[in-house]
Amino acid sequence: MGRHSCCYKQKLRKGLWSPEEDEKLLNYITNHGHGCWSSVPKLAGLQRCGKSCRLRWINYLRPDLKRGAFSQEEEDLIIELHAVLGNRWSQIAAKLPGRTDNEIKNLWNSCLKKKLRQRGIDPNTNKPLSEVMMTIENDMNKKKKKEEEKEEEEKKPPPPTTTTTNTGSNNNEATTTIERPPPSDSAAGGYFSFNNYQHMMNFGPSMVPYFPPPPPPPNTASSGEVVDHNIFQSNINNILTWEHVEPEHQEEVKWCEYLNTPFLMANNNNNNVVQNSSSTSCSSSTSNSHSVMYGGGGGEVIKPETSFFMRQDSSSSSYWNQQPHHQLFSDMYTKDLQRFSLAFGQSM
DNA sequence: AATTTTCACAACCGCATTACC
DNA sequence: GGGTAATGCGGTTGTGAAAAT
Repeated sequence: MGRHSCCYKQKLRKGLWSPEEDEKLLNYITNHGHGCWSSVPKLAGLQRCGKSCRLRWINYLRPDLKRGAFSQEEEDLIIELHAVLGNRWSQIAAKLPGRTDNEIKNLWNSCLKKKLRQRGIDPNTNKPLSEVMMTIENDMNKKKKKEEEKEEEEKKPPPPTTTTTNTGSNNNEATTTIERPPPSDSAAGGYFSFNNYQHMMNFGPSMVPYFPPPPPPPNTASSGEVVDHNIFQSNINNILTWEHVEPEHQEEVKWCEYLNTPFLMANNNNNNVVQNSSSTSCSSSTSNSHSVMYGGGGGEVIKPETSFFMRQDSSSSSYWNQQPHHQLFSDMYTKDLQRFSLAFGQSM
């Protein structure tokens, strides 16, 4: 148990391996074998931890590695094996001589998942996407029914309102109360209650089955400031986040990945940045280049004038671009609805 | 041409398991 | 049997090149 002891040592190099380092490691292992990995870096004259040396050898320097692109036969075999073994990459790699588990995992996350989806197959279950969606809907309906029964038993009146209080710096802002409309299965009244879309937007099935109407183009003053505060307020307040999703629902919420639209809120004031783990998996292993977040300052209520849109810049990945919320919110929202329509054939 | 976005893949991290004392 | 080191594994992140805008 515990971590590798060498990991605690200071001044060890990290990051990409230089050709010189590769040569040292290759020479050492060729001449002496690796033996105990924790002693390899010292004996080979490397400022690396043993774990890093092992990984470099296994994934890159080993002489029996096959180089180049995967053949169609290899891809087909991986898909077949994955259907049986799941994410047991090392076991899959054992069936493909010269290929590493890391290589196969990367191929799966960057290419094969996408290919399967294009063929209408869910890469996680290997079932047709339509079938999986039916299952999710059924589960959600069951859950919803169960909760309704429970609620009735407890004779607990459903919460008719959501009250949010602005505790932020803008003390002129009054307490805002938003009336929540009753659940509906139609889009009547401008409210979308389609269950799956709740998932797309990081709602769980037990969340209030309500979705606010898409915002109209922001009314902007000549200064460019959003003046239609209330519309934004109601929309923003009713988007819940990953942290609100109960653990048993999180798997379902991963349907986000099919639309590649993590759509999250963050409250800057609490430093409570929410990141959807599914968003990273959906963008394969390619960092968080697709991640978008909404952030805001000013306390409990995220106000348009103090909110900002953040998009991680994948090329430098160390900072977030921040742009005024109102410039992008409406556009993003509309795009999500369009993607949803395409995915589910629902007219929005 | 410059900038941004996407993509592939190398490498790291943390946890689980195994080996050893 | 318990503690610790070593190893293995899978998920995640970082990096740089290519493609798109």
